[in-house]
Amino acid sequence: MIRVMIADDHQLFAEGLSQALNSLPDARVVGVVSSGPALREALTGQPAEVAIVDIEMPDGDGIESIAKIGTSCRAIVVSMHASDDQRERARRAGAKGFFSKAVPLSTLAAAVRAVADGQDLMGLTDEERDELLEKFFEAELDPGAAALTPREREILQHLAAGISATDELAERLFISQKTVKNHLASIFQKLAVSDRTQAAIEAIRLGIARPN
Amino acid sequence: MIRVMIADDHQLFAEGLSQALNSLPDARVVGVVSSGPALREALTGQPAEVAIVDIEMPDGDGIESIAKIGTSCRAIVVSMHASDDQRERARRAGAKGFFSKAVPLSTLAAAVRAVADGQDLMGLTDEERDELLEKFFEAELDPGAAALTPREREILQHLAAGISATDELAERLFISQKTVKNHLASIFQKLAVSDRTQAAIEAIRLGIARPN
DNA sequence: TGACAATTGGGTCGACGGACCCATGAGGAA
DNA sequence: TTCCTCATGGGTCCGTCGACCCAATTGTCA
Repeated sequence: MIRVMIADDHQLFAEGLSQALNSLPDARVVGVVSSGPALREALTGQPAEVAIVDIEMPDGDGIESIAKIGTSCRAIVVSMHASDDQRERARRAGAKGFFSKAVPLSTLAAAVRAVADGQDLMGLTDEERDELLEKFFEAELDPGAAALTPREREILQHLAAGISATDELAERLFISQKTVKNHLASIFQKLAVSDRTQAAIEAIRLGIARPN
Repeated sequence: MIRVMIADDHQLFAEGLSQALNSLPDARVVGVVSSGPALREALTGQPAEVAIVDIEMPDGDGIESIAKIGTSCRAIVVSMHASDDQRERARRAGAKGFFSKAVPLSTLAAAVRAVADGQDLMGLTDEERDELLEKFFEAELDPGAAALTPREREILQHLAAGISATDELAERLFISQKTVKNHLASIFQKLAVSDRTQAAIEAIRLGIARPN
């Protein structure tokens, strides 16, 4: 699990990004602050592997604080109006990544994973960076979840969508009720749960299925 | 359920906001687009009660498109650098709300509910607006969910946390297994579900409980 | 006071869920 | 070819779950 701290004075952005990152199965936002100094303070009380920092903040902008948080937490800088000048300043401050807020969430998620893995995205061209990020687009699932077969995932998705009865599951999947029970038994073992309720919750938590 | 369309060229912001609004029990983001023209086009194929529009977009900014989407969908304008000039332009275009991206999510959520309810937030002072929004801070829950008793909510929270067996629930709540089953039966009826798996999913969807 | 909701608990009963055993055919890997 | 996984399915069995009936206590509100 990658612990992420967000520093951005635009609360709407910060809270939205927090929700989005929390929906990833392998990341958890442990703090949201709205200034550089607050970021440093928050990191003393709550360790995090990655900090996502807005470069444009009042009250001492993000860049200064990045240089001060040291090596315990790696920083990814995001900017509304990304410029070469900003990128250079972020690089000198020790940031490991630099992104415009116009990038898709999946790119930032991949960057978070890459940076948490120890990669430095700053010295790369855009092409090199995107190539490197490709390896990080998929979340590393729990050992149990990773072992799920496609059919088992499918059943979990139906389960998390509210199709909980054996006969209904069998109907939608065009298989016998017995096969549904066999798949479920296998799922229970792999996810280390004991019934469909817990399996559905785990599926949602792991990002295999969405509640809606 | 309030259907919301988001128009913002900053994908990171749009996707984050989408996630955040979807986590509300009474709103559903039905589309995310990145330009004014795309917003108009999306609304023809997918109706929505509220559109959240960034005023600063390339390719014809948000204001122009607001005037053209008509009365079927009410617009709330959000801006990175909110100015009086922008506010005035938004008002003239027919927007029902205007917010800086620095406001907390709860404020925007309240604004979405207020605007969906037919309120116009543009002609108000900040004080009048905040007073009006207070009435909309809490989501209007489904009729069934609203009728849940505190004890029933408590059971749902345990259920969504993975405590699914009757004996375990009874143990944690210090009541007999029979009482647990009675409460569950009542919950099933109120939420219109037929077993604990569906109840747990509904609880998560309605925001009564969190999966973690 | 009287009515109602919430919480607690009882009993019964049929149906369903989950644990255990098993087999077969398809497909990929060594 | 042999081995393994995946998906399919069978059967049995016990425990649990959910539906139905019910009652006592407490507290609130008209």
